[in-house]
Parts: sequence; C-alpha cells; structure tokens
Amino acid sequence: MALITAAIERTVKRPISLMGNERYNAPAREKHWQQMWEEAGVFTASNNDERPKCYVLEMFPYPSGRIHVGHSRNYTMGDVFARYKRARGFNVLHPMGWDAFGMPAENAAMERKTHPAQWTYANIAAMRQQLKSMGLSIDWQREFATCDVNYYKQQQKLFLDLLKKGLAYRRSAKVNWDPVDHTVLANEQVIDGRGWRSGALVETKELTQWFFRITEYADELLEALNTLDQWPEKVRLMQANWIGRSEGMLVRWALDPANAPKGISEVEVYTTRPDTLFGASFLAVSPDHPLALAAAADNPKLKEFCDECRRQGTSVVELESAEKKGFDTGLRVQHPLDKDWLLPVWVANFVLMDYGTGAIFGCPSGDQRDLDFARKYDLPVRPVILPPGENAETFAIGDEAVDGDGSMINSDFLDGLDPKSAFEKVVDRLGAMTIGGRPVGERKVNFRLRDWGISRQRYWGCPIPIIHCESCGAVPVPDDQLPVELPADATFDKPGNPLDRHPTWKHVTCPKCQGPAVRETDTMDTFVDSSWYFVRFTAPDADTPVDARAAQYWLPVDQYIGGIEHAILHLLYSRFFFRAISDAGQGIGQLREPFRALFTQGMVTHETYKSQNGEWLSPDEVKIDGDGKNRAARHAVSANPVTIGPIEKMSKSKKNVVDLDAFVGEYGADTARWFVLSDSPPERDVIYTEVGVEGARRYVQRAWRLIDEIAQKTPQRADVMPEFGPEGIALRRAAHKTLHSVGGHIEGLRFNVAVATLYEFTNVLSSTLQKSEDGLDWALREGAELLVQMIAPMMPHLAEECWARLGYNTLLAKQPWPVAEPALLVDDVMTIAVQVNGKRRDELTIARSASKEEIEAAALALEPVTRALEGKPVKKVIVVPQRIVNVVA
RNA sequence: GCGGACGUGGUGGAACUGGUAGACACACAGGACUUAAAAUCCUGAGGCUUAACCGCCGUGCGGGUUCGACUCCCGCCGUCCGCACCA
Repeated sequence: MALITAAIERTVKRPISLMGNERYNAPAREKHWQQMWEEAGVFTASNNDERPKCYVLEMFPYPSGRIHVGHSRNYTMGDVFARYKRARGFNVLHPMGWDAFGMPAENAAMERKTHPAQWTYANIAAMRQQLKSMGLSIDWQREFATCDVNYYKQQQKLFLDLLKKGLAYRRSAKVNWDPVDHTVLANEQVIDGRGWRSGALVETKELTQWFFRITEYADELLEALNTLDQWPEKVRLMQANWIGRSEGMLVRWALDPANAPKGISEVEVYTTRPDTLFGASFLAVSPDHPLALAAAADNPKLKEFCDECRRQGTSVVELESAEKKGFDTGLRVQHPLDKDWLLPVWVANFVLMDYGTGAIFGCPSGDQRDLDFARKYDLPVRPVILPPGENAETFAIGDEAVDGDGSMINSDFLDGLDPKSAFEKVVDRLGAMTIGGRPVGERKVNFRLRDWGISRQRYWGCPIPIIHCESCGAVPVPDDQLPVELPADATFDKPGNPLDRHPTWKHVTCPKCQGPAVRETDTMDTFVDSSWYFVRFTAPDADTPVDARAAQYWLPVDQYIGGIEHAILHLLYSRFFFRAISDAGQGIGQLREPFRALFTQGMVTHETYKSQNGEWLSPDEVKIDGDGKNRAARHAVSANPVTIGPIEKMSKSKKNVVDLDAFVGEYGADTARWFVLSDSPPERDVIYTEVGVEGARRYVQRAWRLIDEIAQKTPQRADVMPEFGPEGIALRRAAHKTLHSVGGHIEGLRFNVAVATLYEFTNVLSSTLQKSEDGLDWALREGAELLVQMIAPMMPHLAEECWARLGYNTLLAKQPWPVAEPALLVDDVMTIAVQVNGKRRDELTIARSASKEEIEAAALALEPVTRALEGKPVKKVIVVPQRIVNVVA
C-alpha cells in the first residue's frame, strides 16, 4: 500500500516533459504544489528564530461569502512581498484572519433564518478554501476570527484595562435612531434623512453610550504622523485633516445684565482669529447651546426656531443647500475690549454645538458665512484687515469677505499691525483682564477629532463586559467571569437588539453587592476588533490579550497593505488603540506605531452591464460582440440587448465581479496573480478585461514552454564555468541585471515594472535559445533557473513546476533568492546619446573607460553631428560620462 | 469652499536623484507554419512629410529656469479623490 502511494506520488510529482505543444495544466498542478508546501510547513512562522523578522500583513477580510478577483489583488501583493522576503532570509510572519462581527450577519439571520454564527463560519470556510486556492504563503496556524470567543474574551479584558485607565467612559450622546427598526444608524446609513433599510424618518435620540478617549491622544497622533515616512503622504494628510488641530483663543463675553437669563452671566466663545475682534458684529450660538435653551424658555418663537433647526436634516445635501438662518434672542453682550459696545446675541443654524464651545463671534468682513448672515439680517460690517494695495479711506467690503493677509484697521490699539502680531497682542491683553475671577481670554488648542463612540445596539459584536446595578452603578465584569459570551439562542425575527430582548441573558447579580442587576446589552463597534488583530496574530493562543515577548519580537507590522477606504478610521483607531492598550499595561514596550510601512493598493474594476429593465447583470450572463466602436453586448441566453455601463470597482451589488473559483478553475491561480500585478501600477486601479487575462495566461504557457525547452536542450550546469562567447556574455549580463532590478522592484512594490522586466528577459532568453555558441548552454541554463526563481514570488506554482522540470527535487519555496554577480551589472562599453543644442542627433558606443576628451572627440566626429552643426563653431561640449554628450554651437 | 493627486501613442503604462520619451504588454497590420482554424513564431508601427534617407513636430495648454525639462518653477484647463457650515 505504502509503495503504491509512493509510486503515484512520484508520477504526480514529476512534471511530464512537453513534446511539441502540450500545455501546462495549471489548475491540476497548483493543487499539487499547495499540498507540498503544506506538508513541508514552509510558511509556518516561528516566534523563536535567529533570522531578522519581517511581518507582512494584508487588511483582513470581512467574511461576506465569496472572494472575487477584485479581492485577490491585495492578497497577491502581500504574498509576493512575503515570499520575496522569505527568500531573502527573513523570518516572515504572514497571517490571515477574519473581521467577522458586524451587521450583514444579522441581516442575513433576519432574511434567511440562519444564526449569524452559522452564516459567518460557513462563509469563512468557503473563503478560506478560496484563499488557499490562490497559493498564498500564509501561516494558517495563526488564523482566527474576531467572533471567536477566545478573541473577544481578550478584547473584553482590553476594554476593562482601558476603563481602569480612564480611557473608556460613558456619557450621553446623540445618535441617529431608526424608529421602525429600533436601531441606531451610522451616519452613512442615513440617506436623505431616512433609514437606509426601513425608509423611516430618522430621529435624533440621546443615549448613554461608551466612548474611548481618543482625543486624549489627538496631539500625539498628529505629531507622530511625521514619523510615518513609509506611509503614503495622502493618508497622513487625510488623518491630519481629520484630527483637525487649530490654535485659537477662548474669549468670555459678559452678558448685559439688563435682560440676561437667570444664573448666566457670560458666554464663552472659541475663535482662531482674535485679531479680528474689532470686526465683531454679533454673537451666534448653537440652537442646543445652554444660553439658547435658557432664552427659549420664555420665548415661544425662539423655541420654535430652535426646534426647526434640530429637525434640519443631517444629510450632506441638506447641509450643503441649507440657508444660513438666525434668530435674535434679544440678549446683548459687552465687547471684551470696549465696555460700551453692546452686540446682539443670535441663535444660528450653522453653529455646531459639538465644536469649540458652541458659540462664535461673527466677523462679517473676514468670514464669508458671517458676511452672508450679516447681509441677510442687516448687521454691521466693519472691515478690520486692509489687503495690500488697498486704500484705507476707500476700502469697503462687497459680497466677499477678506481673509487674506494685510494690515489691521478700525481696530484701536491693533491698527497697523499684521494679523499675526495682532493675534499675539490680543492674547496678551485679554489674558491680563478678568471676568468672573477668570481671564477674559486664554489660548486654546482645539481639535476636530471627537471621542470614539463604540456602543452598538446589536447582537453580533463583542459584548461590553459591564453590569449595571441600581446601587453600584456600572460595574466591570470580574476577570474570572470573562468572557461575557453571546447567548446562542437569541432571536432575529424582529428588529431591535436581540441581546436586550433576550429573556434571561441580561439578568445577573451584581458582582459587588450581589443584588439584582442587568448586563450591558450594547456590543462594541467592529472597528475595535480590527484595531488590534495584528497584535493578536503574534500570539493567537496566549492567555492574555498580548504576549509581550511575541509582540515585541514581531511588531511593528513591516508592510501593511490595504484599501485607501481605510485611510482614516481603521488606521487612526488602530494607531490610537495600540497606544491606549500599551499605556493601560499591555506589554508592547516602547513602540507607539503599529504599522511601519503602509501601502494602499488600487481596486480591480470591471465594466458594468444592465439589462433592458434596469437589472444589473454579471459578466458571465453577457456576450460581447464586435470591438472598438462597434462593441455591443447582449444577454447570453435571451440575446436581448444589454447596456454597457461605466467601469467600476468590482462589487457584489453591481454584479460586475468575476468569481475566483471559476477563474482559478479555468486559468489557474498563477494567471490571476500575474494578471493583477501586470500593467497597472499597484496603487492605481486595474481594469479587468478578458484580453488582459488572456495575455497573462499566454505568458504562463510561454514561460513553461521556454523552461521545458531549455531543460531538454541543455544539460545540468557544471560547477565550473565555461568560457563564454559574446552571446553567452550578453545573456548573462541580461540575466543578472534583471535579477538586480526585479529584486528592487519587488522591494519597492513596483510589481508592474517587475513584470515588464521579466517579460523583457524572457524575450532575451528565448531569442538566445535559437543561437549556438560554445558555453552557451551553461548560460541558458543559468538564465532559465534565474527566471524561474524570479517569477517564483508572483507565480509560485509555475515556478515550482519549472524548478522540478530543471531537475531539482527541492522546493523552490525554500530556496534563497539568487545573488547577482556585480561584475555582470556593469558594461564595459556604454552607449550614450549625442545631442547638438539639446537635440538628439546620434548615439555613441564607446568603452566605459573612455576619458571625457575621448568621448568628446568621438562625438564631434560623428557624421550626423557635423551635419547638424552646419559648420558653426562649437562653443562648448558638455560630457556627462555614462549619460550624455551635448554639443553647444 | 478648503485640501490633495493626476494628465505621456489606438489602449494599460515605463523613463533611477533633470540626461536617447514611448521600455514591457494589449489591440492592430503584414508574413511563416497549417487543407483550414486555433495555438505558436517572425516583422512593423508616436504624428507630419518622404519612394527612402533627411527633416520637422511631439509627454493637457501658455510662459520660465537650464547646455539639456515628462521630470523643477509660475499661470491656466481638465479629470479624479478626501474633507466640508470646524468659527
């Protein structure tokens, strides 16, 4: 029995030589090599290793069901990098897991009557198979899903750490409430003021919710962006804008006691432009500002106005088109720099309660919104900054506010100063004055960033480990009672939170007083799950959330790869959470940034198709006729005309996806890998086309044929190098130069250029194969072996097959990256362009050792050069060795 | 409105810190092999002019710096993305 299997094994293992034009059967061979890798455990990463480490990570997927070719690009890129680094002698960690909590599972439960867990784990099983079929060099032993009890148990510990440290807290906050689905909606789930599923008008509701104190780290998160020099500039900029630091002043304005509401004597305003204080013409407060509420208490019309503002939609369209509206409260304030100057206090719909203090002073001459507002309600407009070149006597504000540089006017002691000095002077002046025992003005740094609300009124998420007790308040679940597990028997037949309506789950005794109490029924935002999974991969089975030794060995992630859509939230939350858990006691050490290098890859796009009745059609339901302008589509079965729509990112909803299984079954994984890496720069989108795929497939076959031919024609290389003729030398130079450049391109993630370089070398190799010369066989074989090793990170199965064909019985996945011979990287002759007056006229091939004088003389002797000179005297000759000669006449 | 990126043949794109623009691929055309097709192989090609060479033009448009600009600077035009009443 054992003998028979061994025999079968051998026949399967040895690739059959190609006689004539036999094709390489990728799908069959790929399965074989995947099995070989698995048996050899090539991709298992050890936490105890002498080699330098390299942690390569692609953003882990949400298990939505199936993987399509669009998803595969991200993993392919990471895999090429991981395989390359492994070959370069690194101990590589390349793990995979599942971002498995979230709403779709609950929706599926509602629609299909399957439990979220069942749905999720079934999807994971299917997608794991798909990823494995791509031949990714992943250490599957470290795999986990965030919905695994073991994972979210550790996350509950982290939550309690943060709570102890004061980095998690509870407060009341507004949410978008869907009154039909009884659920909280994220902003992006509110479309035109209505719930995206129910269509009901969304209400604003105050709920007590849990928050993480990310604002505590606002300054650090902003500052540290400077250290992330291997992140895209774009992402750093987006984060910086999101954090939105501004430097300004808090200014306290005394209310005119004549009609001030009881108990309120001043209004605090945040401004970044205290220099324009003399241009103030009114104060405006948010409809939710305490002063507005107090004033509205005995003013029904004002109350009505405030209510109307609150109803004003939160949708983007509404905010954009919303008119600036206000209501005069009748209250008056004293100007801080002129006691006799009284200004009106308005309630305005454009003032946000949750930025700054919810109150502003309006300076119409310097701010467009304030100007629009002042014009509408006929409030004074007083210019305070005179733009350069304007005359102070005649200058007036028209329809446009002036926010540029200039010199101060109409501003008392600030007159003549530039705005910056005026700013400083006002800071000094107001700082020295007091109101109600405090300074009238003080410097204040403000951030746009808000604390991170993590409460979700959902079932399928990590339960927040808190017990609410009437007498003890919010009590942390004691460590020995963790995890707080999701009840398996929840019901999903109606909207609302299944945890909240579960008959028994939430009723517990208080850990402190043993009295009756209830569990927190909110679960955590799934962004919490993804904020530390990369830490957990370093020790997925540890009893504590973080294994200090493993974390400090592997982190930071050396190369992180994912979509630009996560530029802000996921990446910012992760940067915060990493610091927070470290400061709360997890053994991460001194490290503050989790991701050393970040790469944001482009999407795979595809044409979209729509049937006559407006339904999306998938590519395999459509037949394309003709090409160019005559290109038309019809339905594959009914032959009805089909509209070809715009090229868009592959997505399930538009059905413009190509399923990975179908693709791999037909073409093989290597073709898919090669295709997504070719042509387009990796950070840019790549368009999926049938012809592009055919091109990739052709190359797979061509490479295989070429290697096969060389394997047949040339003997194994002798250890001693023969003497080479010109062809042999040229081939070896090409091979080693390619090796040098492909390595660099992979290192720099320029996969499309690496692919092009490999095509180029393949062309050289196959044309040299037609020639004969002493010693050439040796060079051909060397070239073939190098080619195989170079394509290995991108097309690992084909490379193994070729490697075996070349007579090796080792796994290529275990071979080190070949080293280029430095002597072959430098030519002994060089070809340089010769210009006359900056225009290229000819080129010159000359010994590398030639002196400047020799080059100059040779250049001037060229016929096209003398012709272009037309007898004119040469003024100057610029010779840049190895680059160019420019003759200036 | 604010911020950013990009613009190169029929197409995707290449060109290292300024130094032969169009590598490589796709599509196309011609040829070889074949009874034929597919597959494969060879050849050609930025545009204009030309029989061909030569020549001229050419990296969105206009200017500038430089011996020399796809690359750097200034001003436009266009496309895409992010943020958006943030005081």
